[in-house]
Amino acid sequence: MARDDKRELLLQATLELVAKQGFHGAPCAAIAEQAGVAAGTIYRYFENKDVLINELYLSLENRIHVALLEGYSVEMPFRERFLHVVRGLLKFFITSPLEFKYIEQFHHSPYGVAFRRDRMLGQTESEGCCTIYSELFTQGVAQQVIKDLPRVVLFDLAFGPIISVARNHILGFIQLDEALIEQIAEACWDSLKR
Amino acid sequence: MARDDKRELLLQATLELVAKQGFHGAPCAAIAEQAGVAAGTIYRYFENKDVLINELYLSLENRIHVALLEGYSVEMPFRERFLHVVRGLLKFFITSPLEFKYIEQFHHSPYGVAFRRDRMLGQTESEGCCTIYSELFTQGVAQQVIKDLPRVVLFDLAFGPIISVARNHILGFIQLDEALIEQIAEACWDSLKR
DNA sequence: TGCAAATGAATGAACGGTCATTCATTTTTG
DNA sequence: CAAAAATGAATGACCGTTCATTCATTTGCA
Repeated sequence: MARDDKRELLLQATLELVAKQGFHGAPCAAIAEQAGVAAGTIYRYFENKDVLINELYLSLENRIHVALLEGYSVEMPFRERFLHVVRGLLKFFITSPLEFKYIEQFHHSPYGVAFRRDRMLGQTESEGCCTIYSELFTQGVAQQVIKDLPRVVLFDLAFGPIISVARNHILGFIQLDEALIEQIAEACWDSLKR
Repeated sequence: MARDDKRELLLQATLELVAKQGFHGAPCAAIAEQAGVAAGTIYRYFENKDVLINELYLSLENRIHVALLEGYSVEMPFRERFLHVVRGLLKFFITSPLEFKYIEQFHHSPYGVAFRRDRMLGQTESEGCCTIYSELFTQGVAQQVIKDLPRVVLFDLAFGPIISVARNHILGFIQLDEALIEQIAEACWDSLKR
């Protein structure tokens, strides 16, 4: 088996266990078993468990970024770009429930706290991935098409409902389809537009 | 020291430790120390740690419920009742950062998962505490003043941003004041209203 | 080509540390 | 002084990580 395969197997095993059972349900022994590998083997591919957890998170962030960029152009009218991002996020989440759950677990764990602290310290300005959103909202405020609220609040108004709706879909409390996604995206827009 | 005092001390210690450091940072030994008590004493007041954690959560849910009921009346116009609840929640959260953080930690931990599962099984209809919201949204849809979306989606649109904004206030990324709270409540209303 | 030596990936038992919980003992209370 | 409350050392379960050992594969040599 090629080196990268086993590495990928370990990442996938971690994704599944953490998504389905949380970090408490994903000890190294279980991750190794799920990957069909011995516990010690983890340490041939990752310096330690923290590194494994964090690398998986980073790769998921990147996959989202790539997905959102598809069909996105700074030439599009503002409202369209906003709706594109909202729809894109929702669709990514509901078609990738394990990834969504992993990200949520990560954010609310000590890993997420440490990660945010480190990113805070290490950010020398635009961090590549968050640029889309920042740029979008800054333009919207400047063009007076959305409410003049602090950037962070605009973020919360737009993405708070998205996360919440995605979670409830994944937990089976609602069934999102194209039509409902469109209505939700429009509702998010309503809360932002002037 | 009266019996209830020591019990209260343990609940308060748990609140503080979990809020500030998460469940990982709140082992029984630390909770006992913070409460000025020996580890074994915990088990004179709570059957085990799970019970302590869950009872604390229930008491916080109840405090929120009581706070929201203050100044609330089913006689008020629909929009006013909605804004009352949104403002009330936001104000409760930002004046009770420890309580907010505890609730978030709880929701995203194995405790929260088990709790929701148990509540699902045990609910014989309206569970007292959630009645306000359910009733509110059902009426709003019936009176055609808010969008005709699934109840759960309305919940998400209204409360997703609230949680998100409260978190960012407590983490110090924004400073909420009366004016900003009002603007946010209005924005939530915009996303719901027809 | 055929054989021996070297390599390094994989293993999993073992280790040190942390945790929730127990219980024999001590302290407080009425 | 008897009963209740509080103590904290001891216990066993579980965790992440290490490392001596195994063994399939590759390399070096005649």
